[in-house]
Amino acid sequence: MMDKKKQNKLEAAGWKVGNAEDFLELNQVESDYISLKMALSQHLKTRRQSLRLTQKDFAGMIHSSQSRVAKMEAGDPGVTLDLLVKSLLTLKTPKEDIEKMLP
Amino acid sequence: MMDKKKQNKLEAAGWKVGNAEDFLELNQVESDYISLKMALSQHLKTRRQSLRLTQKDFAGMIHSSQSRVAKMEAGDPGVTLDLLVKSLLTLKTPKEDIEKMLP
DNA sequence: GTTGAATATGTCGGATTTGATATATTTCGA
DNA sequence: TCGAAATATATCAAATCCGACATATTCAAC
Repeated sequence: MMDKKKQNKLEAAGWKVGNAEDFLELNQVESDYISLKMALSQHLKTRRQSLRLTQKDFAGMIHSSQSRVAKMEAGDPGVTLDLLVKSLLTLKTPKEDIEKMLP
Repeated sequence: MMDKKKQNKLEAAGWKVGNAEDFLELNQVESDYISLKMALSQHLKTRRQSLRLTQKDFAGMIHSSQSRVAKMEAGDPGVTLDLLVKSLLTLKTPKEDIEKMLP
C-alpha cells in the first residue's frame, strides 16, 4: 500500500506518484522499450540480408527456427530483447550500430 | 540437417560451421550476453542507491516485488534483459551510461 | 546486544516465450 | 506462367520467467 512516508520519499527523488503522471511515466518507458525492440528487429533484418543469409540459415546459427526469425524481424511483441540481442551479437553487429538504436 | 550447400553459404559469409569453432562462436555470444546483463544489473543497483530508493520502493515503481529487484541486482540468470532495460528506463538512466555497458 | 529496516534467498502457480511444425503467401528466375 | 525457394502466419507442448510470498540474513542506530 502507498502510505504518505513512502510517497514523500519517492517525490523527494523526483517521482510523481498516485496521479495521472504515473501513467505517463510508465507509458514513456513502455514506449521507449517498444521503440528499442522495433529498431533492433529492423536492424537484424537488414544485417541478415546484407550478409546474404536466409532466415533458415540464420535460424540454424542461433539454434532456433525460421518462423521465429520471421517473428523477430516482424517486430512481434512476443519476442524478447534477450533473443534479439543474442541474434545481433551472433551477427557481430558493431557496437556503434547498437548505440544508435538506444532511446 | 546441415547439407553442403548451406555450409558453403555460411562459410562464404565468414562463419565457421560443423566443428569446434562453432562452440567458440556461441560461447562468445553467450559470454557477451552475460557480461551485458551483469553490467546492467550492477548499474541498476548503484543508480537505485544514488536515488536513495529502497528495493521495495523501486519495486513499486515497476509494479514488481522486492525479491525480484534483489534478484535483478544480484545478476540472477533468471532475469531477462527486458526487465533490466525497463528498470533502467524507469530510472531515466542516461543513454551514455547504457552505451558504456555494451560489449 | 536488541531492534527494526533493508536486502537476500527459496519456492511456487500462473503467465509468457520458446523451438518446432504445418501451412499459406510472396518473391523471383527460367 | 510456372515452380521452387524464401518468407509470413498459426498453433502447440515444453521451457522459462514472472510477481508474490515466506523466511533468512545483513546492516545500522541505539
